[in-house]
Amino acid sequence: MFRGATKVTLDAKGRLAIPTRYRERLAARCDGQIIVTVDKDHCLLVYPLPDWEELERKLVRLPSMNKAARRLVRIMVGYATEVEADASGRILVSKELREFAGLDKHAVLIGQGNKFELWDEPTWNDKRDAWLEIDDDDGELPPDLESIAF
Amino acid sequence: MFRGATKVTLDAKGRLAIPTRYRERLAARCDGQIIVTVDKDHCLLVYPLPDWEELERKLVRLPSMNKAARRLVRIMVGYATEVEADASGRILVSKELREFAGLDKHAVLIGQGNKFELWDEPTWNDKRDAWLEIDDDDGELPPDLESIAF
DNA sequence: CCTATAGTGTCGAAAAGTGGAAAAATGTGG
DNA sequence: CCACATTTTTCCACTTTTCGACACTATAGG
Repeated sequence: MFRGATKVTLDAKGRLAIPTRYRERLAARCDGQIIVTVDKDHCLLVYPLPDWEELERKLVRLPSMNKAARRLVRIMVGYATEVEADASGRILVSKELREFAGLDKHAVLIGQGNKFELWDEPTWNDKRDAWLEIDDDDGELPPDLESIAF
Repeated sequence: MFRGATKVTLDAKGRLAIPTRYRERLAARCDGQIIVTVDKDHCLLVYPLPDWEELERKLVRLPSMNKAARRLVRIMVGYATEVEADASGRILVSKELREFAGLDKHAVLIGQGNKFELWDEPTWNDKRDAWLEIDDDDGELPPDLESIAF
């Protein structure tokens, strides 16, 4: 399980140093083989290769007649880029992916279980504050969520 | 599995350099023999020859009394063009195909499993953003999709 | 305060992309 | 049917980018 938020910087070439505390786990899980793709919310998703492949298998099995499913697969597989960590533990985030997520220098890497989310830092701060403002009592929460005690 | 998005440029003659990371896989699969055809969404589809032939066999077996099937076959087979990569890994996209997809200089090559999609870059950006804007909570999601955890 | 380790940037070699020129092929008109 | 013009294709050379290695800086821990 990957957890926690880390501020990271992208250098001029778009290279991102994976925080040290994740490296050993990542190496054990995927030997530095990583997939970076995009998310609907305009951030990037960083998967160990085996976890991505499992997700990809599910995605391509979705009914191809369904438009929502087709759109999702087209974009997620379409942007999924295989990268490998270099000798000093950095991965190269391609220009296409950086543009999609509006990444320049300052970014935030958010642990999310089997993957990471990578956000442009100002964008993340704004979205996070907006989400915290929303009063969920007005909306419809799934019953499973209501029953959880924090 | 072909994945990932790459910006590519077409030169004045309509030649397209296949990104290097795909070349080896492509050479192994089809020895540089490639079929380019058109898609309903006004992009081009790039298939390794064996994969195209498999699809073509399925297409021509479709019931010829069915109008939708006839239309599809007529267009897809009608535009299917065999091309071969030159010494520096470039394929020539014919004027007819470029016109169909509105391609000029800047294009995007999107990996989609056994094939690629080739889009005019501004068109791709617009369509992609439009697809992402759609809030799928309103629509009809297949049950399979709802159960997938990203 | 010093040392070790993570993080960041720079440099050079190699490869990939791009454009142009020459050669071949095709088409057209006399 | 031949000569010329135009298009197409192949080949080569130059430019740009990318990748890998290394070195320096900053930071944290002892």
